[in-house]
Amino acid sequence: MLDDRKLEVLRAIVEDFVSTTEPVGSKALAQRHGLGVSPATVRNDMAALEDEGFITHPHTSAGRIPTDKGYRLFVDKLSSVKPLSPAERRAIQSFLEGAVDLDDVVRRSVRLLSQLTRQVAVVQYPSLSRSSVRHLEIVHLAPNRLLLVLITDTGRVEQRVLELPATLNDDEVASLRSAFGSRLHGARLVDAPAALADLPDAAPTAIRPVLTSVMTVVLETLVDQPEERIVLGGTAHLTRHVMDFPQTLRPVLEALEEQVVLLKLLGEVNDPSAVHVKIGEENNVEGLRSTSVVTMGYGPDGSPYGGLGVVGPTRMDYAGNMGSVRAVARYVGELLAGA
Amino acid sequence: MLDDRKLEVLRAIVEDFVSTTEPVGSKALAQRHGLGVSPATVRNDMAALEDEGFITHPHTSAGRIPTDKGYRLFVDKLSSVKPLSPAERRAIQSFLEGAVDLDDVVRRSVRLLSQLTRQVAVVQYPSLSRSSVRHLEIVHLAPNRLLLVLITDTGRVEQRVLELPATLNDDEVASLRSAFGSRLHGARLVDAPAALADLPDAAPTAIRPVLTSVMTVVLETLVDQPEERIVLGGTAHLTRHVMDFPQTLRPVLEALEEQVVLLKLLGEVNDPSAVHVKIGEENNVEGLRSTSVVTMGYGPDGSPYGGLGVVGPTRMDYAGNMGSVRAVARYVGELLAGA
DNA sequence: CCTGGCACTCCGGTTCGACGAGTGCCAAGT
DNA sequence: ACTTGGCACTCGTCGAACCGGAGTGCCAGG
Repeated sequence: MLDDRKLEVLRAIVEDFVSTTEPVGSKALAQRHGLGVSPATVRNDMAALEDEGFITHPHTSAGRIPTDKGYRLFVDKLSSVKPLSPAERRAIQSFLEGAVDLDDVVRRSVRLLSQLTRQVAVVQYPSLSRSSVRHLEIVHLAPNRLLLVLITDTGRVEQRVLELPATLNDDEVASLRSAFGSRLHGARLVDAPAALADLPDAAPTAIRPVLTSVMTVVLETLVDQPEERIVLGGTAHLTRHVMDFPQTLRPVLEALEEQVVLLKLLGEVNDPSAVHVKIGEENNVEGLRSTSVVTMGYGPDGSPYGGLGVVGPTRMDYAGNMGSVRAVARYVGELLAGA
Repeated sequence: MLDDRKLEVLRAIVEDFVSTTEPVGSKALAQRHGLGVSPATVRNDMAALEDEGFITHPHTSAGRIPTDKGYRLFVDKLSSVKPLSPAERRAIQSFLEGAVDLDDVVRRSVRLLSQLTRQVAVVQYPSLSRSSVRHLEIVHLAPNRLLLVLITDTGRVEQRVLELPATLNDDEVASLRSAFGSRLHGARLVDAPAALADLPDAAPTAIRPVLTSVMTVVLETLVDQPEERIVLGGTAHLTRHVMDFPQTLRPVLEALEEQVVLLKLLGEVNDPSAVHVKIGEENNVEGLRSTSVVTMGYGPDGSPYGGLGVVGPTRMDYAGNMGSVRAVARYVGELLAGA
């Protein structure tokens, strides 16, 4: 079906279309890329590619443009992730190393990604559920009020205020603190339920009821409904494509404002071992059907901290964007592992 | 110069143009609004208004559109803030009261404002410098590492990790905690330097050096460079005006991504006693010269917690947007005061 | 000071035709 | 069997010409 030359033609079409935004015709294609065949031959190949659904016609007498399926083949078979130049790597590294805390790391990553790729960038904070406890502090705000402060190994700090069913004195809070602290220190949050399982039995009967209630709240807020946070940047880049699809800009912006949508985007595939690409209709997120999403997890293989990536038109520089996403994800992963 | 009828004509022009987006001519105007005069008379008035710079011509044979100066006059003299309907007030109230914590209040406010006005909404977190201390906790993370947790009266929680020049034991940290706690509890952050002034002298000489260093850091991070946070929402609404000014959309989005710009916007006038409007060129923020900004402070008169508002095209429904901004600002202010 | 009349301007939409890029197909060549 | 040049055909784009209409400015008369 698809011999080497046809694939070569597809690659040429994708590359030309991505860089010029204009449907590419047989003639221009045959001479610009040294295919060594005549336009007529190229046309035949194009007809075949179109039969297979890899390219299409805007209208009868215009050039060809790739379909989602065409882009898919392109990223899978015809292109390789483009490594960044040493200069770019250095720039990334020095820019990220200037960060003073986790918030800063995330902010800088977003900015970096959006500038590097000239697309909208998305960065997820290290997921709570996959982090482990560096420190858990219980502060006695008022007789019946506790403040819980959790610091994770990735530097994320979360706090919750708990209203208690009964009042406690400072000693009781101190014993709560040490009970929780000793059991959770160093533990991964997903393991928290197990780590705390023996707690009610081990505690003095006096504070047992309040302890279990605190425990319930702790587990609920930190494990069952961990708050995911996502930061977005570079939305201004979308305006570059406003000419292409004025009617789709709005739904895209709307989708990008929904935390849930973004989470879904990054959550589906945040495997740090490879960069993932969702093309056009492959996105099962309403509103992003006309875009492509390049994502990657960051952090240790097997248990990533979180995900990051970029969102742009299906007509994007896949090789370059994949390279940028991969590079940033790796640096962020290393940075947080070392923190 | 400007008799009542001319002002009436200006009002009619603004109202028509805002609702139709199209330059408004003398004929349509004379009959649609019951002015009781002929189109020719209206034309004379228009010529006068144009001489004064309140309206202008896109080109010779089109209707008139208001200038920034025209909108300014309209806002100042010709319109009054439109109060919300009882139903809207109830909706706002119940929506905001569902919030569980400060983050939630802010998120809901943004969403509310952008839906109410169909514009981009901006909400500033309660400014640290104007808040007072509900609780300050010092946690001993490691021998030479402290975690500072500040909870303000508005429910904002901020934390910083401090690296110490020397190591401390738990007792010393406890004395730090009580020294800071007793002096700062209930104090406004701006008064913190005064409240802490006597601290070095009162402390035991042993920990005096480390105490002053902690104090310096505390004051620096909480008072000198308080971190302001701002949340943005409803950017999708900008796309409605993409037809009007495709070339200005990009700078607007870029400006809105800059925290500094937004702060400037909200910081300039966040007086909770009245709603403020900046029209077009009045904005000394590059990139927002083609927009209007409606803002108001929230919180007690004289010492507002922060500011909020909306950003939209100069051609906006000023009366309605001012009403919405005012209503939301008041509810948020009350809500946080009661918290 | 208002009003109707009138000439003038100029935008916006439409029509028309030429142009050109691009295609599909076919017959001939290798 | 594949490639190639040729050729007719399609169709969108661009520019010119054109027209209608909305709107203006001005003036002379009430």
